[in-house]
Amino acid sequence: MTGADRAEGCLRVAVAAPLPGLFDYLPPQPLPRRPMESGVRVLVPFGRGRRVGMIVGVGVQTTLPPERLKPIAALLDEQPLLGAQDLRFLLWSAEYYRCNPGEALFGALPARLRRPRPLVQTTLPGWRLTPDADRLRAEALRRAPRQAQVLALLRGAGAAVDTASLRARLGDCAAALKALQAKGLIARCQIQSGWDDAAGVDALEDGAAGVAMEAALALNAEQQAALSAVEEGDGFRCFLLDGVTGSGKTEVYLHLIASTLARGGQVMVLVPEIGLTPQLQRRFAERVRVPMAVLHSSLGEREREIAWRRAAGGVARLLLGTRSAVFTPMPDLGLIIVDEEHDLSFKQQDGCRYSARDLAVRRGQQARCPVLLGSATPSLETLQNARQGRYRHLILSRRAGAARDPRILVADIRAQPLESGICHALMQRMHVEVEAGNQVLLFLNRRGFSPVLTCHDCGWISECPNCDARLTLHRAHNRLLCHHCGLSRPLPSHCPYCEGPDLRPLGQGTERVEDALRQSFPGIPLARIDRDSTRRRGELERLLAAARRGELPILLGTQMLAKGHHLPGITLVGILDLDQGLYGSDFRAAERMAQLLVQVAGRAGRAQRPGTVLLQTRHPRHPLLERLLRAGYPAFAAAALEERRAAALPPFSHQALLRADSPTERAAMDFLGQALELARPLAGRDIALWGPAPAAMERRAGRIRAQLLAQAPARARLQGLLSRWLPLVRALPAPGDLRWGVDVDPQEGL
DNA sequence: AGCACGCCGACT
DNA sequence: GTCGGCGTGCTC
Repeated sequence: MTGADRAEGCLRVAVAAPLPGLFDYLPPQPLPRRPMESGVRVLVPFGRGRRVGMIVGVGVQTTLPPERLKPIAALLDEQPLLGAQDLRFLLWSAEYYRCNPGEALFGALPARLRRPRPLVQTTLPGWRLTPDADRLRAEALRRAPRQAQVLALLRGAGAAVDTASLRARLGDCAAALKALQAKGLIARCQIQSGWDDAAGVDALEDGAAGVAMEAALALNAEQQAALSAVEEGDGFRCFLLDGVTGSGKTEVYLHLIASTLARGGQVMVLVPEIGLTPQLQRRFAERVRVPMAVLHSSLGEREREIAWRRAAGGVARLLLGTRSAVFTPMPDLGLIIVDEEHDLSFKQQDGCRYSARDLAVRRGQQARCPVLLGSATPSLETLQNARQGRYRHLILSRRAGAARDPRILVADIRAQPLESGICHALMQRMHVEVEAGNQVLLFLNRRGFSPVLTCHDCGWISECPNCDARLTLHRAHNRLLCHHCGLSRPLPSHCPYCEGPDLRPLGQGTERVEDALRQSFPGIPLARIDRDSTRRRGELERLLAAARRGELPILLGTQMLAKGHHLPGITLVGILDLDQGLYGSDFRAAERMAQLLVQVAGRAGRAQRPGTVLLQTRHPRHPLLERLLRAGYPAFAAAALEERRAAALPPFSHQALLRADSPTERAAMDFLGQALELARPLAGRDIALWGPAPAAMERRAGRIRAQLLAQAPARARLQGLLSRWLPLVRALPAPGDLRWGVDVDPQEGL
């Protein structure tokens, strides 16, 4: 190789490491026969060792002196894993959310491909018959029964059979295979193992086999109008499908999915949580018979890679996934749906803190396809986009079928005795409904037995030594647990402070309410649905299925129960405690509370039976609560938006949070103090800087957390500040145990 | 993230 | 006199 061979320029590589910037390399030596392409993984010398990287630029001009350039050690892929569009999208995301390009890029790949491994083997070694075998006389193998068996099996299969299957059916037949091969009757071959065939609906179809395809339901006028609005457009357009619970949003999705698939497009559907996937997956599989792929966090690495590649290769036409699925390459993307768009789970809360909902909109823009954001309780951000005409607002105001809106009753629990957190009125109604054979759902957003344990003698309370939080009593394990750092300690028998024996659980968690309900409703089947009771895989699905079959008259649960599950038999919803939401410090607390209340209330009366919601509160006159109950979510949201406008809060401004944590308060505050000084001269009059201030839970997992907020009137101003400011922050001296990061468009801790 | 280089206390 | 602590800075 001479220098002239390198004249084509350098290769720009993103490395799989949390490092800022991209790195330039010389082409590998010797030059590979195939031209090098972006999207191909490479192995590169890095520091002392080697790392996986991905080519993001070919023939680039480097600013580095030649002596520092090293050649790429090896190409890892035959074909690019990511196309030009995908790279553009991923690098744009990294820039917008201020994370490192390599981190963003490899974060989008299935974990297996972040390591220098080849793609999973998609073919299996096997055997096929040769033409000679057809001409073989019947009695030729009379004295070789094993060989005859093998030959018969291959003939019966009518196709090649992989070696593992042969062994499974005939036992060890290696000698027979060898003999047959020597006679020229069979030959080795490679067999497609099925990831790229049309058998995509896989596991689901086992149970559903033979079931006739579910017929498309007739749409009502509003649904039809929504459908036409999306279908008549061409190219990118963002829609807010704003439909009350039970108004048939999913039916609109299904029609749109079917028409997109019919036009040859791929469809991406994003959902907030795994809990929602099996139900939706089944519904999709019953309606559209196309290869489908599902991506969520509890998939194995191999499964994940196969699902990802089926979507990326254009084999799977419908992709259903949680937030990270927004990065999956889809060559024919023709529609993106984000269901429950208001849900916080779409925002990644560590590492690269992206919002999958916002990225979905960007992705649709790049792919020139419609994006549909669906919710019964749209986020104020999305509503404001709709008001400004940036998104088209499609409203489904009527509950489909005979379902009627639930009646909401408020129980003032200030002056009445509660029976394990349940007031008398609610208890009575529960008895009435259960005796009538109806279902009741109780909502309490607090798992465990009681949120705190106290000593009656000295007033000691169970606090976490690592966090600014109380230890929750979990009776099931007889332990005190910290829900924030995971600390777990045995339940003390005496007060650790005064040795007093009288320790009392204070307040209600789901476990305690469950105990109380079992006493009040002896013999009545009851399910508690929270993270503790559904830890086992498939348990949530099992409980929900039993609930749908009407086998569980009483359901008790946390947040998990609030989301999208269709439970037609429920006639009474009891909300035990929502008051934490009314006085949260976060400016979005009220919005979250309203969304939760409406979502939970939406569980009542979805079928023919009318539903009742009973809300227990100590603040029945709270203005936000009153407005929400009197005028509904749209009016609540309109008023909340006006408040945001007056206070210049998002969506009327844009925020970025610089977070830092360290074992000492001093280090975190000092670092942010210096960062603030760097920002001051860069921020014009229009950018406000707040802090540094302690975070909402200042001490967590033994670290002190603080933050600095930048707020700008426009996205571009904020991005402009970040691109000049963050390089300076990166250069600040900081102790090794200090961690810091940026959160663009933060959703929590404000 | 690793992993070096580089300046100050307890050991052969 | 050396071994080693982890503070700071670089990796094409």
